[in-house]
Amino acid sequence: MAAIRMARERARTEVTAEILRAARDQLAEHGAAGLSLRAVARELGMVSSALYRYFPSRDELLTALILEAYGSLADAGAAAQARVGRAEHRRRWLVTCRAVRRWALAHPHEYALIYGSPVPGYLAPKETIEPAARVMLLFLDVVRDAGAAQALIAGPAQGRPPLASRLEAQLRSVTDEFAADVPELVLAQMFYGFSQLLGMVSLELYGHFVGSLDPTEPFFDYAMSTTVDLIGLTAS
Amino acid sequence: MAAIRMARERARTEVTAEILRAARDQLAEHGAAGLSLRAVARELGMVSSALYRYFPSRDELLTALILEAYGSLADAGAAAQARVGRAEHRRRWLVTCRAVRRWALAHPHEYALIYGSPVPGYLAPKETIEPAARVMLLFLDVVRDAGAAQALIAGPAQGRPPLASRLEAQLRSVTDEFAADVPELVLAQMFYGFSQLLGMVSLELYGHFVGSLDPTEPFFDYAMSTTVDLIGLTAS
DNA sequence: TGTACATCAGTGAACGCGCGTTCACTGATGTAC
DNA sequence: TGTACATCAGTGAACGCGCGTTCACTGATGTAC
Repeated sequence: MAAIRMARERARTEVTAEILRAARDQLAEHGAAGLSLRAVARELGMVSSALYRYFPSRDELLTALILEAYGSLADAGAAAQARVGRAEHRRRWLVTCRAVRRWALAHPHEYALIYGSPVPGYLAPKETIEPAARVMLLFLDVVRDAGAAQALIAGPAQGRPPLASRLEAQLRSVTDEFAADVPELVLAQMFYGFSQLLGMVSLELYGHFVGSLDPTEPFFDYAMSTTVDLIGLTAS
Repeated sequence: MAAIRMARERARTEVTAEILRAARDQLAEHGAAGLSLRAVARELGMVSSALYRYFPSRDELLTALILEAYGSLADAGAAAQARVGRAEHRRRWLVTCRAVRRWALAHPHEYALIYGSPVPGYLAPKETIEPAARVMLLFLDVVRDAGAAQALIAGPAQGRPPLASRLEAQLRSVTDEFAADVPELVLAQMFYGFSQLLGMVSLELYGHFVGSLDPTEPFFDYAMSTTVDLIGLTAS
């Protein structure tokens, strides 16, 4: 009985996976706003109402795609990091940035789904917070390891005035939860670099560098090394 | 005759302006994807087909809104700059950044229209390039003035390896066109800071700082002063 | 100044389209005795 | 092992909706003589 019941469940998870795959294809081709249950059903040779056996609404399907996108990006970043020695902090940060950029260029609509303007009429549920954090943790990991290994030389930002107390409190509550041993200043720099990365990737992706910093690799490399120097990441 | 003809023309430009105003309202409320000719016509008490006397298609209306948005942002930045002495380079950069952020928070959908993910099915025509450049020129102006006044101290980035030759060539072709006297390195830093700014604003606007850097002002201030130090902008 | 004509803004109906979601149904798969 | 019943995936028609765009039209405004 258990084995047979399993068969039905297996069918269910398989169809669910196929729906997600088709939805991902639709998303990749037409973007989030163009993603429709009917189109997904069509691609699968099903009738649109059949999808409601698997997803209670279009929004739930969108949520699933968002979770997938964060996961896919985080996986890409983690895979890139895995190819670099854990002690090579500087290179580790750089390959993570490059992986994010490469992923974004390869999956522009998925990138737009998670870091672009929100889909109209859709409100991201709380479940998306944790997978979103996974991406940021990639970068946090690097600076935490570097900090633990005393591989954060006093970067140029070190000589600057102390952090505003309000900012320091916010940062401390982040470190308390995720990275107890990272100094607040380093965390602030990490957020700074992360913002810079996403800004650069968005501008490139949406065509704002066409005609000036185009192709964008040289500027991207320059910007990343600037960030890495700012944070003060060194090799060992 | 001329005066009477003017009357008709004046009516035309007035209605055109009203359509744009209504479209802007729609955009502000429902976002670009939710902007529909019919809704605009409805708000004006017109019949939807009447709009075709003024805009040949929805895309043309969208283009007009995009041009307006760039203009509105550039105006906000310019107004902010006007309140600061031309020699106060550092403050001038900072108020420009703050103006961009404030404008974005006040006009999220217009910001999304120009710096967010592209509207599906819409391809920005060439006319949008020049007004987009106006925004970037706000920042270029600051560093150009600062450079001309020898107010760019050797920032921390100065000790770094020289720019890649490909990047330098790209930057030179930008300076050739817009700011002959800005060193390439400074221009690169300007692009870096601009990307950082937009990344930060996008992340804040789309909720990625909720629960960590929230409220975002303290981090914003920190990030901006970091950038300003990086570029090496000083007061005089 | 008055009349015939041209221009043009706005109307209203219609086109064909695609969408999300509901609902009563069929028929196969699984379950209990 | 066989039979009566329950579950559940998938169907197909229908709902009400809003969209962009076209088109023949009316009637007011402007123009030429």
